Amino acid sequence: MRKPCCDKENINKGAWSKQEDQKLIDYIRVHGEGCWRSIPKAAGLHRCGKSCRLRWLNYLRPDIKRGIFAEDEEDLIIKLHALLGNRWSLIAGRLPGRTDNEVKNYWNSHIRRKLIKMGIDPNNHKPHQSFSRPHASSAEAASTSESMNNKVPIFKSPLAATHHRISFTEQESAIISSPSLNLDLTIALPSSMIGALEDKPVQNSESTKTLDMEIDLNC
DNA sequence: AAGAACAACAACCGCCGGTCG
DNA sequence: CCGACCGGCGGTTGTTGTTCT
Repeated sequence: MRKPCCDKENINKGAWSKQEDQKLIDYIRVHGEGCWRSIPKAAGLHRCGKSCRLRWLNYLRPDIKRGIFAEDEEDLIIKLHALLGNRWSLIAGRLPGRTDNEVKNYWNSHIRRKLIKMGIDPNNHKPHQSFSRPHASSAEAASTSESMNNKVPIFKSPLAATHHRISFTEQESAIISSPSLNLDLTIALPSSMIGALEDKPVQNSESTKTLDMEIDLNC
């Protein structure tokens, strides 16, 4: 049985006050982003460490860009979402100064609605009048971003986010190769590791008609 | 003017993977 | 090797502000 991440009894919840923000900012300015679990106590905050982390990363960090999304940012989010699915942190990584939470909220409150109005399914970026891939079953075509998500490996750790060969369907490749979209998604890796990885190529059994592409997620 | 409905955003929750003892 | 801890992520909920009736 896992211990709760913090003592719920002595924890403040809800919106952060100015004083709390200031305490957190002051502490991190002096000590840096250290162990989030210990920060609340050290900073004199009655908050969960996770809450501190979220507050800092999403709102207090000095390099955060607030305000409305530019048209090109919105465009990029749509294209990245078509490519990556709900990988908000990856998408946010391509938008300087934007956080995953902000991108996620913007998607859910603005873009999603907009696409629906345009008659596009926000989950798979296809027109609502479903059309199936020539080689895909109707059930597969009807599936949502889940099927798309399953094709793209998640790179949660630096080691995992190394050199991967990722396969895309022709349709996804068409999105990527669109002239208006330059994702520059190549993953760099020390040459010493490439050999090791190539011994264990990532298997893709999903589709027989896929194109291998190298993706670079370095910003 | 008041209440309802909707939209936008902030924050929480639970799960997962990586790391360390 | 295993279990606990920790950070990170995505889904979801709660709150506040705005628009509509």
